[in-house]
Amino acid sequence: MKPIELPVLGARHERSDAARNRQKILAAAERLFMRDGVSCTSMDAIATEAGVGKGTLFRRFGDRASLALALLQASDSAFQEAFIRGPAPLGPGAGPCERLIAFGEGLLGHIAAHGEILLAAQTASGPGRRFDAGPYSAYRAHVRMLIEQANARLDADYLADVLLSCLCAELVMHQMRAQGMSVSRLQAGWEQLVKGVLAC
Amino acid sequence: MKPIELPVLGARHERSDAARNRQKILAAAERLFMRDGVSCTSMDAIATEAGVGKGTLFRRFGDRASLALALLQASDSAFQEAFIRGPAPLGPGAGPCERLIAFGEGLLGHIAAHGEILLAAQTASGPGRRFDAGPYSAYRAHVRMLIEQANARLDADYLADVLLSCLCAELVMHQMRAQGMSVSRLQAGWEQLVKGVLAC
DNA sequence: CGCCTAAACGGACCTCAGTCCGGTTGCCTG
DNA sequence: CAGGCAACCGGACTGAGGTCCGTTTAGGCG
Repeated sequence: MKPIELPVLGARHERSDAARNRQKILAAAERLFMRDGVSCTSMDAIATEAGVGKGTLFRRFGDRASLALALLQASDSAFQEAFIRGPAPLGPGAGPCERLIAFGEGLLGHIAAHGEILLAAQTASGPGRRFDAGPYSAYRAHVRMLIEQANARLDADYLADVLLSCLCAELVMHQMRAQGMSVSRLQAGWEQLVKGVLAC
Repeated sequence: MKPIELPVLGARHERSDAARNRQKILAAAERLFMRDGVSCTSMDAIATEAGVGKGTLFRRFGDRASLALALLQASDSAFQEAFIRGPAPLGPGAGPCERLIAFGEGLLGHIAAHGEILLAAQTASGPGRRFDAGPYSAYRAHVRMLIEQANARLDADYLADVLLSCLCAELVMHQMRAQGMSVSRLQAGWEQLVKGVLAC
């Protein structure tokens, strides 16, 4: 994969043709993901559909996972905004235990809504890539903080990764598809899990 | 991937050339994994090292993940034997909570010992493959049983997957390598986690 | 011992993610 | 408007996982 240097906002201007192509690519990807399913859509197909060369596609997005992530950027930013500055119980104002439960319920809903694309985003190329890229570190910091607030004697660093691993797309999709668990059941399970772990 | 029809024991005889080649392949894979690292070893290289055609390799093992799994079969069977019929606290004789703690500690040790290969084994090709193949279902059944024994009011089906997701190779490798957590810290965290969830 | 067939063999081939690099173009400066 | 250059474009190329299918062989049987 390339050294990557995504559209840092400070970087002068994004050239107009580049911006146009980025939009074309995102639109094409969304269209094909809808039409054929995420896992059946190749990067070649997206490039062709967008009327763009393959090199251009990879220049703008680095790899398949990052493209998927870019498609979810809007809804993901909204979610982050909600749990950082939004109303309780997700945002500040509620107790940490309550917030953590709401966080998981929100994330489960997010996965239920955008499962296929999230799967592509989290199915990293190299092992461990999924922990470096995307919104993972923001989620992790948030969960870590809530754990610490709830019970300072816990190993928050450990538990943050552990609790998030119960909310990863691959697992949740498997629980929903293969095991037939409903979103509400997963949410109820998450609530019990959090209460047990935080002892609240 | 092929329809797959692995060495069912009932299948008459395994032809001698097939058995010989299987051994050659396993030996070659182990050698190259040791020498160059798992992630830097291609299937082509293994076939060449084994003095065997690529088709033969894939005929015997289906895919990369299954080959990795086959390499770990011995130590994995030993582990399964230990938690099913071995001495307490891993095997029967101890209480479910204690056994579950011991199970996680054992699995964490297993991962620490064979991390790279387990990573290849669990990094499925298709999404969710890791839940279908390998020892996952045996682990799952065991964990599910212990949860149920410990506290019948819990959603054992949900929690089995959830607890196992904290012991998957990708996560644990990340915690050890990127976050610098020691095995004993992970084991201590696991113990706290289990106690919290099972309320024991 | 020779035949026959199911099973195994092996390498050419396919697809697809990701890279490279020679040619092109937007945009800033004078 | 002209020139220069950094950024961008695109498609040929690489490497790896996985498949196909014509050829070979083990080993049971007469």
